[in-house]
Amino acid sequence: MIGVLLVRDVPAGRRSGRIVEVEAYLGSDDRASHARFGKTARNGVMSGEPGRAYLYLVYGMHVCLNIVTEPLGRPAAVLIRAVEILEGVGEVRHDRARGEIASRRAALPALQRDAIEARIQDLPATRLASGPGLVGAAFALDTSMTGLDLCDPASPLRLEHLGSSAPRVEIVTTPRIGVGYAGEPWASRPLRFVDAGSPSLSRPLSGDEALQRSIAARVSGGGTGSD
DNA sequence: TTTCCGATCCCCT
DNA sequence: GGGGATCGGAAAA
Repeated sequence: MIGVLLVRDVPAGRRSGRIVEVEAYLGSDDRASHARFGKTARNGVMSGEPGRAYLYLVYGMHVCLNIVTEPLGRPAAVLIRAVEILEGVGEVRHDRARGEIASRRAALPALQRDAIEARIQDLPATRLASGPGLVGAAFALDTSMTGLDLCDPASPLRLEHLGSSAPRVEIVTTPRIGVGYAGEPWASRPLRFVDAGSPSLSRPLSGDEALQRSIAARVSGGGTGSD
């Protein structure tokens, strides 16, 4: 899925971005996966048809987008952790600022609203969806979109191929983020996949991970190997 | 630059 | 009743 386009149609227009960071959640044995509880009301879609969307609320405030990946009966999904926005940057900024203002308990003074809008305006476009919760905010996602067929070209939320304009990607793996509670080996397995050259990752690669990138580049025969 | 913390709600045991 | 597939601002170093 790295390098694939995530597309959302809203009344105001189309917004899209390149997927640059994902994590795999393998199945009911995976102690970090929602599937570890067995089939429940929330995670039921995970064991349904592949290609469907699974969205859930984390920490009471952020919406995370997953793509169901395995055949019927095998509960597995891939979490979309970061996206490089390509189309609809202005709309994304608008939604992110609006969402942040709305999330405050009390009505904010105009001065503070202006400060939030200014901060979002100053954010580099590459940082608009650089985390799983930010992807949810940038694409105006909510949990009711669970079940949408992301492979259907008519779906308001879907995947598309970038075609010949797609930049070359160097994929590097790392442990998943924020799953320490799962214990070993699940906390350390290399199930996070990133486009190592992307400026939109939720966190930068460590030194060892960057080394992995240069090895991958050399093996694939591209580049000079010096960067 | 790194660590800590609060916000907030629903899911699961 | 406990805690989480997060985020951004404040405090500490």
